[in-house]
Amino acid sequence: MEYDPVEIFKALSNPSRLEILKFIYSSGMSGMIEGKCCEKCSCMGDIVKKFDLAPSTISHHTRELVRAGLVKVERDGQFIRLVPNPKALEAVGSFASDVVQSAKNA
Amino acid sequence: MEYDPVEIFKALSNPSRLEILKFIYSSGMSGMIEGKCCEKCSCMGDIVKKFDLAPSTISHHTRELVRAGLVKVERDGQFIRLVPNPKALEAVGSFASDVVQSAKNA
DNA sequence: TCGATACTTCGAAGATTATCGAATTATATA
DNA sequence: TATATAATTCGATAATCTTCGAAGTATCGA
Repeated sequence: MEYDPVEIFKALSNPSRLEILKFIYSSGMSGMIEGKCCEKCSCMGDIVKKFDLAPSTISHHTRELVRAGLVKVERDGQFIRLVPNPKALEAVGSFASDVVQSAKNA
Repeated sequence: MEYDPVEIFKALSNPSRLEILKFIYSSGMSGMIEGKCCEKCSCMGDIVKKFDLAPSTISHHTRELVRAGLVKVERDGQFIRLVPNPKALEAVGSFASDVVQSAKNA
């Protein structure tokens, strides 16, 4: 899969969305802590609890993160778990260093 | 100077602005090629020529890039030269790898 | 099967952004 | 000094984004 820098940057350009992303990543690569969902993991409900935003707003923001490839979704019964996808952030790093290199090589 | 990730991502989140940034970087660390301005460098006029956008629009976009710290400005007579500031892009790389690490350490 | 919980979709309101052209400011040169 | 060139500021308009609440869909457990 290829990652579109503009889409990734767009997803990261909103403060709430960036905090949501950090929260999802801080729960670890499985998106879970202690095997529980909606108590201590990065399911929708956890994010709603953590941030002062309506569920529909959280849903919208997470969709943007998914669209950009920054996180993946896994259904776990009633719950939707958000899982980090580090490849997209690694692509950001590569993009940044490529641009810097283009300046140094010129 | 500290770089605000949100401001940087905002600046990078518009396709025109991202292309302008790449153009500025591709002109090298001095923002110049062959010592000429407004022929083969990254002065305002060069950017206006390169992209199909009004001068006022280019001016707006470059201001955003400057505000985010991604480029610096140098006056050269009549010309305003845009010069890469790699530190901001390096900050982007660090940010990305910190977030990834937070997932791997959790 | 029914009710509760988790999440999404839809439609709308308000804020922000992208873009332009016109007017303005800064600098260079005749 | 007057004119030309380079760039910015301003005001307007159209598009996009953020957010919400209400209504809808999916899944679980009784």
